[in-house]
Amino acid sequence: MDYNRLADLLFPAITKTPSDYETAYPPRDLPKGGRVTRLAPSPTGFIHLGNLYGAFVDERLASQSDGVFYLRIEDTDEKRFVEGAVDTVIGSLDFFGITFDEGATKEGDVGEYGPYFQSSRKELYQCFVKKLVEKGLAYPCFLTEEEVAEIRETQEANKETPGIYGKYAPGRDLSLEEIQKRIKENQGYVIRLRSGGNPENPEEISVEDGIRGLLTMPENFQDVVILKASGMPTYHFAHVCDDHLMRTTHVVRGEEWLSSLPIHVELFQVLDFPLPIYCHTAVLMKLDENGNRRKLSKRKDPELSLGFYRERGYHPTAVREYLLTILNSNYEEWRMANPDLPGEDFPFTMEKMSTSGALFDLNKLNDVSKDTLVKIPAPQLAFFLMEWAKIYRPEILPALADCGETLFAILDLGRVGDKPRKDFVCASQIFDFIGYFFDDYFKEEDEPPAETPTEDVKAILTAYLDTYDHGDDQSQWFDKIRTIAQDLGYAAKPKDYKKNPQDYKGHVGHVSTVIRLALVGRSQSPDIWEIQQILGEPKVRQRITDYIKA
RNA sequence: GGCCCUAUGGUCAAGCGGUCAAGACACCGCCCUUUCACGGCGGUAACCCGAGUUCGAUUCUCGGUAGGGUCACCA
Repeated sequence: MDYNRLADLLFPAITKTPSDYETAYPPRDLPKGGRVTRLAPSPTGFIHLGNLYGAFVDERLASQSDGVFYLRIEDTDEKRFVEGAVDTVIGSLDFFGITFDEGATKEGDVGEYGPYFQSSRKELYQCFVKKLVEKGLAYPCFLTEEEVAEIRETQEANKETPGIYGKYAPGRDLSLEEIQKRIKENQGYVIRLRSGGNPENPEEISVEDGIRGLLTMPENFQDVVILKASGMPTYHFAHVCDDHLMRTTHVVRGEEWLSSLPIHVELFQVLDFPLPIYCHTAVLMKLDENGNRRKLSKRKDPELSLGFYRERGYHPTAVREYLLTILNSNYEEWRMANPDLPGEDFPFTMEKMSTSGALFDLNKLNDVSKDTLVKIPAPQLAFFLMEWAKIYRPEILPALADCGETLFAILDLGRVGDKPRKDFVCASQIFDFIGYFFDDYFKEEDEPPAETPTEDVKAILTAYLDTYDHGDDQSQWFDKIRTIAQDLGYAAKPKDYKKNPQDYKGHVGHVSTVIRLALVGRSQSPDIWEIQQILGEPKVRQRITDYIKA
């Protein structure tokens, strides 16, 4: 077989050679140790928490080493294209603080190693396929879908490994004439790799994974498709060409790719490209109804979608912090030692990455989020809240805007000092939490305590209203409440009540709970006196009066 | 089913031949306290099973078991 003639027959239009591309995309000029990573999503535009997780690793690796992190769009499957996807991808990543140094953007390609859309690289892939054909390492295969299915059935019946390989690869033995004839008849075909692997007794190959250490698996022996009938490459082939020519040093991807690693290893080999360092991350898991772990699925698990966090109003920094804690086991320790340093200062290492799938833990995210939000100054938090409301709760925007700067005071209630409250988790919850400051959202949620019957409730509030002086300082104010409590038969100090419960109806805590209820509608809140200062005297009197009536 | 990955408390996890097996979240109790929150103190709770190597295995090897992934002209 004259492979050169076959190559020309198959790719008459390809005139460039691999070395042309090698010259066009020379090794990058980077500081020593500079890492080149990439995110390579398909253009469905759907970016989920798992993608974000991986993108963090990419971004950290590149940015910590003064390397390059770029975005490549894997759009070799025409069916997967979604309009505006690139925008969406960049936008959602940007929201969480992930930016690219290079690659696809809404305005087009930025960088010297493009194009960054695989659909624009067709000729390049074909050039390398042609090279393989010339070397007898790839061949056209005319098998129809049905024929492939038949082969598979036979193999399954014989309990053999399914696939096109060895004796099950009729395309391997086609003569040039036969191929010419079929092409003339317009028979569709794909190009397959002529694998050098031994189907009978595959050799072991070993790859050093950046996260998992030494990986051992059987070599590939499948004649995988490298060029589809459309002339587009498959993922496997595009990955190998692109990551080589774009000079990627670290390929970070989910562990679901582990099983196709042997294919990629062989492809790198036959193409004569050096192998990048593969870093296979663990998949994010979730507990299902039966208590089993399972991969988070985008259909069933809303928390996988990045939109979930944005809708609820989780702060991007909080999500970053959470991701960092599950990404590197020593992050929490570092964070405790360095509470005020930006997360970027943390020395991220692949070695500290977990190899087993972490269960997504909303509890933990909430906790991390509380710690994160408590460090954000009120003006910034207010801005964040407004920005969130603009998109997800526009109806509350006027109320928020009316506050002006008192919103800062509201947000800082009990949040200042060395033992700040950590009430805030996410924007939606913040608004619920502070809702009582807004008449339209003030609602009575809790009932008075059992210690205070209705007539006492009225008595307490009437007395409160009578003695109320907005100018009282905190201790004057509370002394008055003590007096009211005592007058009505409640203990002035909870301890007295605990010692002799039979002597009292309850204690001052129960009395102040009634006041709290009238003011904020809930039995739990930050300091009432401070709340009153923000509410202002008219509103305080109004709410107490209303409660007495009701 | 083949191949591969994984296996320490409910969850995330330190550990890398000898530890009373860290820590964080959650949970429970106590303290602080006018409620809650914050904070402090304390508590419940774990090395999947079986061989082997070894004076000694959570740690190394093998075999099970369990969970996960993957077996496309999708990525």
